[in-house]
Amino acid sequence: MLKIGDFSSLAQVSIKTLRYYDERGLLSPAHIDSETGYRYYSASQLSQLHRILALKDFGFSLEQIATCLEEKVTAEQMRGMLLLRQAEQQARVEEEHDRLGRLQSRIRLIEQETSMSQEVVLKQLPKQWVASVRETIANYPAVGALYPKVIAGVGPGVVGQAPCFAMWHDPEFRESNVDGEAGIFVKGPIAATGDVRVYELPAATVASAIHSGSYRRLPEAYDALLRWVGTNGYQVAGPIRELYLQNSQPIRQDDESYVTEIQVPVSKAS
Amino acid sequence: MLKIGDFSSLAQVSIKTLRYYDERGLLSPAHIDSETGYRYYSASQLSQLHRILALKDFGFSLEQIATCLEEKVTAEQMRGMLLLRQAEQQARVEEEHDRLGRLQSRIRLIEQETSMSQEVVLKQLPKQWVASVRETIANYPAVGALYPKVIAGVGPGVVGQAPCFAMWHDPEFRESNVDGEAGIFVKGPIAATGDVRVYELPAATVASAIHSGSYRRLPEAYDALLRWVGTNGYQVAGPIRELYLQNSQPIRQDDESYVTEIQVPVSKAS
DNA sequence: GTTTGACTCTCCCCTTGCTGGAGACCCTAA
DNA sequence: TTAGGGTCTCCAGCAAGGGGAGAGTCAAAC
Repeated sequence: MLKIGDFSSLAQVSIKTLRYYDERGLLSPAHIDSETGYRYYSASQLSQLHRILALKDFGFSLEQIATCLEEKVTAEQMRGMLLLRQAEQQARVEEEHDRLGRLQSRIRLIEQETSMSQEVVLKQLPKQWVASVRETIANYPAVGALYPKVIAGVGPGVVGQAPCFAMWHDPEFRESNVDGEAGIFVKGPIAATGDVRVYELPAATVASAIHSGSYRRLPEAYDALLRWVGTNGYQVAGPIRELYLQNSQPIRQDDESYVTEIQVPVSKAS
Repeated sequence: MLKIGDFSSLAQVSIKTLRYYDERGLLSPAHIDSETGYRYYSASQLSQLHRILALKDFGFSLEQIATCLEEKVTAEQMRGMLLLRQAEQQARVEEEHDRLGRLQSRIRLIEQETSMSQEVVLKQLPKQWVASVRETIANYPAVGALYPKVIAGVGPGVVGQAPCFAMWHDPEFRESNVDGEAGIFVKGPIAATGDVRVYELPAATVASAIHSGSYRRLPEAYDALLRWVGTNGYQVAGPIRELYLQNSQPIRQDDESYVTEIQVPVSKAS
């Protein structure tokens, strides 16, 4: 019989950890002195501890290990758990690998002195009801003229505080004849008149960047954002959206207090 | 000015998280109503939040992010932090990849129905003082005859409870003329007579397996352990050790109550 | 003007896998 | 017999928030 300190140094596992495993029911000492509470382990318990350490190394939680150790688990069930864990671990390796890729591409950016101040972030957007008008317009800034139509179509009561947005349906940049959609977010399916469509925008994964300041510098933000999408293994998967988070009436092109979010729906490039 | 709920849904960051970032000093609201305690954010703070999210995605802790966000951090310092993080992340990717490899090799084992019941575990052993005798002996079991010499050399007082061990210095299996070392662990540099050497065994990384039962089945454990070392990208890096964790005098070859630990010093195969 | 329902506030506990410390026993060797 | 280490239980804490209670606020509807 080994005292906890001996067992600990044999196994290279801390005393605290052994007590914790005892408490969690993973490895109870072979004997506990009922007078003093001292824990006594037998040498043969080292193999049980080894099994615990091996499963821990595979990435199982202690709770999962506890179920693995129960007598009634068959080899077939064990195989199932290992296969499941393998799938999770594969996903994890990929995730950490991608994280490294993003980090490296960011480092390359900083080395090129391309001091883009805005960071790109992936977001999961939930589905959301919108009311919008879609038209072919003269150029991008002309989208501003569509908002009065939207407001007229839904009535003045529903505007709310939610930001308004634009979506660009052309697959690439256009000097003129832009296929644009202007809309506002609404709480649910409401009635609308005129050219206003009310529908549910599906959930999407977007790469997002915040642009602060004049619209004249928006192209730089687009450039950085689309470059990010490409270098990190994504592809554009839908019309690009702009959210006008802060602006004032009337719209001016060079107001430095404006805040605009650009969202590019993306999917993993195969 | 946006209330926390609006800011939260704009950024797709939970209210709890925003409050936590406020508490940690990462992102304080642009205004806090001193009457009600309500937090009010400005749209332009979204870009600050984006920076935080991007750094978090790179794997920085919130504390590191807080230092990154301080005004006085230069681009050069930022580059240094990113490079450091990159190195850590590379190590992490490798670690998770290796973990996946161990998991997969374990799954292959189970599919082959090679029901080796003992698990293999990597341990970091600290350096340790030993007293031992090294001789060429007739065969492996004959190592038992060396222990009386060791005990005679150090005197009966120092034996203690620590297990005794053997080391095999031959690079491969031998039928006869085995270069074996038998010893005990001691607490420090003690005096010894005869052929007994007292020295400090250096720290080492070992792959370890626990064998329960008769010594006759030790070869199976060796087989599994050495196979593990090979398939997981390690190489043997020193004499193999056996620790006799539980046995009785006189030594018998087929006592099923014996517990033996086999330790193979390893290093990463390049 | 009031009410109602949605928001927001602070405070506390919970998560995982332990680590560290305090105060009190316990064991063994000199 | 005593000193020193070893061991016990209990409490606190880490990271990065999540869940919920109980109280206070806000805004739109009546």
